[in-house]
Amino acid sequence: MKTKILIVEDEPAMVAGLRDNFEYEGYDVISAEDGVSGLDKAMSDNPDLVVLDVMMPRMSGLDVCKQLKAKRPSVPIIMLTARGQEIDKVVGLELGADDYVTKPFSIRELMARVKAVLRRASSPAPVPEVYKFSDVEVNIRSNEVRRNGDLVDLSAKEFALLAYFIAHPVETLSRDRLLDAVWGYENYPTTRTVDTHIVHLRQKLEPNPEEPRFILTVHGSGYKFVG
Amino acid sequence: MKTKILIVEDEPAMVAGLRDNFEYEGYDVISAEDGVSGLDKAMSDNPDLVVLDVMMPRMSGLDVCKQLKAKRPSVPIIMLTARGQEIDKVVGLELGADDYVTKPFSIRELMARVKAVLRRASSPAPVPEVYKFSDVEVNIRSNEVRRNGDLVDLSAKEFALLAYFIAHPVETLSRDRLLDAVWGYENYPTTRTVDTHIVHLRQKLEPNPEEPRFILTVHGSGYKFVG
DNA sequence: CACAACTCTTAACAAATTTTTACCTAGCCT
DNA sequence: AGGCTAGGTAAAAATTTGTTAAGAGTTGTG
Repeated sequence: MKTKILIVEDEPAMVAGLRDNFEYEGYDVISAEDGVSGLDKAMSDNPDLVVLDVMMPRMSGLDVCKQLKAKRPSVPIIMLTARGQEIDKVVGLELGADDYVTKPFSIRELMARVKAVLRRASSPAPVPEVYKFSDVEVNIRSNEVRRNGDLVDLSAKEFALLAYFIAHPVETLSRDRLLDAVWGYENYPTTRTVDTHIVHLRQKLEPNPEEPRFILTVHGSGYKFVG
Repeated sequence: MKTKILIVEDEPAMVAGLRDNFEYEGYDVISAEDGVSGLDKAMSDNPDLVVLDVMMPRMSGLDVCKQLKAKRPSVPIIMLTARGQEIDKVVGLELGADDYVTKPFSIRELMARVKAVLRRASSPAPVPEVYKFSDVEVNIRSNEVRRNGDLVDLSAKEFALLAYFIAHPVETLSRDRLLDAVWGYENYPTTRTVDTHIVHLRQKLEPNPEEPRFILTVHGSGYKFVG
């Protein structure tokens, strides 16, 4: 699932530049040209993060920020401000913006801040730190998997796949859904790729890979994890 | 017993804002308007945590932090700094602050950090003054690293990187996260820059740099320190 | 002010590892 | 039995990391 960024900015050239860069980094981008429609889109299109210019027609970015935070407190906001603008007071506490960048800024800096804010926003791990089944122990934080205490070497994709299974136990997960969740939309390999990774996981984690007890096949539908 | 927060900050509006938010979250709040009285109250009123502005009349927050840590090492401190202020990105290492937030900040971020620090403080996992692994001895305060007693010459970035690893053992740290923490946002180099520094650290600290035992790579994810 | 020493960053190429595809076999379902 | 679907393996393709070196920028010194 791609991360969706809303850019609220009245200068078309700036929007275009930002759009290019964000899309290049693999984000979905939507945009609005003034405060009012920006607020609308923020409410209706559920962006994962909003980049908000302070100076805009119709409604100032500051007001947009305030109103948006009141209605959708969990959506992170990064403000674009001109140098010397009264950032200090307004941006921080009262408005609830998560970060800001002063114009002119480097794309890299903005990108870094976006990534950091997103990381912070999503950091509280929904799954318990350490998950156990059978003789296997999965530590999400350290990317470690142990079997009888011995480290098992999983690749990044294998680990991500396993983590997704753990987060969605019992449910039957289609290959397409796994591709969406673990691989993302950008590079969409064959559904058979999923199978290969399943095989690897079984070989590394199942007591008897030929007769899986944890990662089960649901013929014609997909796979299912039972921990 | 409510958790007691001491806010040391000279700007009344900021104090008021913080007070509201902390009280709303169920904390007891006391405050001081300058460094000297802040230090006094920290000593006399036994707060569970101190939020400390760097820029203040009479005594800088940095000095307050240093003195307070010398006298009450166990009281957690979170610093409020302005952007660009010369704060060692690695969480006020020299001063012993537990975390810091750059102004302007979102109240959510500060609150998250307060909670995190309190959680850490209650569970015994302090980073000791001198950290040892293998034949290596790292002195956080004096920025010194010794190997078998011999001084190892680390550059500033190398040391900061190492310190961050030590502060986050076992956890897998992505290159982006390391860049945020050690480099900061303003000048954001390539992720490959991280790799180069890792190489240097390994060459200087690992018994056998080709087969790292302490700074491990997690292919596809980042690096991980196991001390 | 020039020079040397040093640090940080980037680039380039090689090496290692992972990911994907391809293909063949075995199993499931009607 | 026949047509799909999944398991298993290997090899190709792609990505990621290690390593080295060179250039830019800094600092310290004569």
